[in-house]
Amino acid sequence: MSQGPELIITEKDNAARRIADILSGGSAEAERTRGVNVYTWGGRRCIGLSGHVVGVDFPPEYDDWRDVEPVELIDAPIDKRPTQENIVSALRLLARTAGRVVIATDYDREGELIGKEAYELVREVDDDVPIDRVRFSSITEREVTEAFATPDDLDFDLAAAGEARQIVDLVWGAALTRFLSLSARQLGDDFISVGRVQGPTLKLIVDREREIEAFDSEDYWELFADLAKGDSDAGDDPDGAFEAQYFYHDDDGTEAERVWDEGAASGAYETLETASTATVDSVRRRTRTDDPPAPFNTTQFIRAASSLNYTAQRAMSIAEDLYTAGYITYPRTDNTVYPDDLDPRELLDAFVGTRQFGDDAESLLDREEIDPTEGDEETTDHPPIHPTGELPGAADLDDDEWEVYELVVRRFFATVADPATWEHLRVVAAVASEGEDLLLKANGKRLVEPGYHAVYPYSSASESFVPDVREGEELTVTDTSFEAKQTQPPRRYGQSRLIETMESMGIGTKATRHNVIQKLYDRGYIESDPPRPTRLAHAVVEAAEEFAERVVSEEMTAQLEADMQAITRGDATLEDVTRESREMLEEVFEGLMESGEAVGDHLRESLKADRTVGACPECGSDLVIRQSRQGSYFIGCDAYPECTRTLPLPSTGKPLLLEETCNDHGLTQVKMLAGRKTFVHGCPLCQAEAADAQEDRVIGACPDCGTDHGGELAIKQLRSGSRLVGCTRYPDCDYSLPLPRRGDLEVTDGVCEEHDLPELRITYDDEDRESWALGCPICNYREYQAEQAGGSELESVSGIGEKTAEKLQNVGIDDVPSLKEAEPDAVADRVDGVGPDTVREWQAKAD
DNA sequence: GCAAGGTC
Repeated sequence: MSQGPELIITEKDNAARRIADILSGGSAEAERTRGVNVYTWGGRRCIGLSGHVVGVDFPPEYDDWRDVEPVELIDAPIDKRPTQENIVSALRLLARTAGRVVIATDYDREGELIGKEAYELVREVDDDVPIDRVRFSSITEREVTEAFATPDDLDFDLAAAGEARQIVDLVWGAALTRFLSLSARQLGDDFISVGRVQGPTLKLIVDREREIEAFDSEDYWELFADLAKGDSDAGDDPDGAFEAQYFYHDDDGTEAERVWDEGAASGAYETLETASTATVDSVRRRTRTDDPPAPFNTTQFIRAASSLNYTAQRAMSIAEDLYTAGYITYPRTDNTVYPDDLDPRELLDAFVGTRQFGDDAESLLDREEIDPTEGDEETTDHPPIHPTGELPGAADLDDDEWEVYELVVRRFFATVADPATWEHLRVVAAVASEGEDLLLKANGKRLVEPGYHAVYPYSSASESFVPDVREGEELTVTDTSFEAKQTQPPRRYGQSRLIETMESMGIGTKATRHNVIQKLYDRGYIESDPPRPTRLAHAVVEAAEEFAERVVSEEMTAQLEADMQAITRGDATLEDVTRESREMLEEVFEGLMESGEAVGDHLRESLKADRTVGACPECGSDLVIRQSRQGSYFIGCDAYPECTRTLPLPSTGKPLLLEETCNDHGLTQVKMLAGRKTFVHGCPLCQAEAADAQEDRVIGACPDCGTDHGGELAIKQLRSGSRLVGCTRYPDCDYSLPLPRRGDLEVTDGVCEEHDLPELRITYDDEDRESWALGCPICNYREYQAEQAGGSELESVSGIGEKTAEKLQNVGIDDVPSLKEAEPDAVADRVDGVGPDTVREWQAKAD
């Protein structure tokens, strides 16, 4: 019987720290073993893994894609290998001296598997140390103490269910991915992948695009009238004016607003236009309650953050940081029911007295009863996302982090707030006509009790005004309008809508869905935001639909889920499930191998179509986007070397082909993706022709070589679309200054005394945009560089992000010295959302 | 270098 210390293993470091803290009563100390935190106290040690620390893969002899037929992967052996060497070796080291081991990974299927992986690593070094499993729904004193008092055994069936998933996913994913990549001869970084989750996700996007492409729009008309109360001059009482819409009852008696026949529409409009009054036909008032939202799970959090313009990736990355810093709970959760041990009053109390949340917290605490909302999903691994009650100082977070933190806090507030009450008012008025009366309707709504809207400003609480009227009342028609419209195709999925749909289809998990979307971007399957599928994506989905329908269908996940449950219950084994799945894949390959060539051709054609800009003006072949050996992009003729026609592209960014084409040349418009510097380059041939037509405008002597070689500075328009002031002796002299890409450049009479160059001015064709003085190009460039440095200087103070730096600059604080000299109260008065304490914190940090 | 699932 071993006497060594007890070793507790958790899924992540954060959980290890908190559990050690609870079990040790705060006395645990962190030590480092092989670079991994180990929390130690009394006779116990606690180590956190990093999720899976071992992974499944084929043996190395299967690594070369060309040497192995993809079909051989179906029955290839599968190994488990450490993927996190340092954690694995720390675990082995600690296990050698342990007298007892307790697995305390997350309470879900994947957690059970991670626990079993730890179990096997321990068993490698000690085959008889007792190993227990503890399960708890949240890391709180009560739950954790109770779980450790009543230890259980690992559930090997549950873990096997997870292993079956690993094997099925690897075999299908790897075999099909290699097959498609080989058939299209795409073996580098641009391989062509498919899998159980990315497949159906991609099909979702492609199917929507097919609907859009097949959509035929229809014409229809809508009629509106402005109505006003009162017998007096209606125009004197704008408060009483409201808009009403014409409607009718169609054949089956349902209400309709769209008029599909132009003749009928203009007939009705003639009557409406000539009418001076309408009589109130009916008034209906209803009171509706608007319940506060459920607590945040990952998907709903991403959705709310996306309405604040965060991408799914960005929102999760910020949430991760807030979690690691201790301000919010674990951000990857399906749970929408707060655990019993969350005391809303206690959590609200934590916000009392704070500048941003104090008043709202107090007003929520003021009520007799606090009853949090609940969603439909209740799980055992993590609570819904909520603030921990540990508050960040204003300087601890940058602007984006603060905005997301506030969202999480206010969502918690909303879930414990009261419902809102709306009053809906529907008015129907009739305009007399020779035939049947014309009907007009207006729907008003008024927020009577703001309820949760008072603390949660993210969901719409906009009102629409319709005045109090009574039946039979005469209203004045003050204006009418007749609008020709067209039915619109369905909209593309946005990222958060895609994630919601994946969730409802049961594909992916809370921790992976946003990564799957990123993967589709990385593979060249989707572009832009909202994502639009490439031709390659269409081809991959088409190939899968024909030969491997399962891998683009949600059915595969549903079946796997059922199989995993059978394994968990003990009704099936891992071997049963994986054997059956392999057999199915064998069948898929029978069809696929016969048509491999055709599939490959189609994929290659689509890849080319994604890069094709249009017809070569020289020879009529395709102009395609290519990459030079240095990595820069250009457009070249596909008939190269017979045709050597090329067109340059801007040096910044990655080209994206837009849907619009150039009216003059029929070439596709190009957009350059470069993060915040993204811009539309337009038609590459127009750009090149414009540059050829524009002569260089000499403005003075070159400061580098003017004296020695007589070089001159000229304004140049490059064929790649950029504009600069550069030396006429280029390439012998490469002196150059950047100029803005947009606007017309005017050389003024003003002269810079320092550099003896004319001052420049930028004007725009667009009348709404004001022209501005760029000045001497050398001075301008110098200022630009100083500005870059200045901006980043304020941002070097922790807690000041780009937006805050901008606000501070607006009140004259443009560098660190001026920030330090500033009077905190004065700054707080003038800068929105900043308090004097915050300014003092910045000043302290700036020292 | 393939998947999907953990975590960072």
